[in-house]
Amino acid sequence: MKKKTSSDLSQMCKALGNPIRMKIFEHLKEADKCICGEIVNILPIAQATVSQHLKVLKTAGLIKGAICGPSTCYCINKDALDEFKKMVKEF
Amino acid sequence: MKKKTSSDLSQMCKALGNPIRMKIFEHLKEADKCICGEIVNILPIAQATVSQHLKVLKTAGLIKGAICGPSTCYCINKDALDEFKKMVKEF
DNA sequence: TCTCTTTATCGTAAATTTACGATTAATAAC
DNA sequence: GTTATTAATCGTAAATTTACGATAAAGAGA
Repeated sequence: MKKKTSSDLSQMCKALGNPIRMKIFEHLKEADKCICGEIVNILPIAQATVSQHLKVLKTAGLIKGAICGPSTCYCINKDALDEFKKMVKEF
Repeated sequence: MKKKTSSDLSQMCKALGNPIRMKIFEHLKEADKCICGEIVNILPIAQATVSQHLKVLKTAGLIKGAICGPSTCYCINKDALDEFKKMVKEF
């Protein structure tokens, strides 16, 4: 894994700096893993928007998505979360 | 001090989720304290924009500003930083 | 007082983000 | 095959953010 920089930290912060994405991440953290549709159900926003937010979290490296039949199964990227915590700790 | 919520964490993340603001905060952390003009000098952006970013950091509670003669002296809010670290640790 | 310095705020343009419905793509079930 | 389900992507509108120059406000020093 590539060494993370202050810029990576900023990007992760930005991804979590949106209340909807924070909720998604927290749900994923508690649910261990779940499909996109489940997230759509617990949030008051459209499916397209949820997909967009998931993409942002994925691009930031914070979550992983695996195609699973017709649906996509998302889970947090534990390594990235640990790295995030480590960076903030040393911040 | 009021109990911080997941929403406060999101707001702090958002404030640090901009590379310029991240730089400002890091500078303030190392410099202990400095006036606005010094920050303007080390960044490639206009004074008005720096002032705007400082306001965002201040609103998020991450920094404090004290009027000091004709200038304003900024410093990090150590309590808020500690609280931020604590929240991320327990995240 | 007048002038200079410093920084906040105003007004605004451009870029980005957020949100949506519609559509597409891909699999599952029949 | 057809149909239903699920999620990504497209196109786009609205909101927000970021940036700037100009101006205002407030203190320092002559």
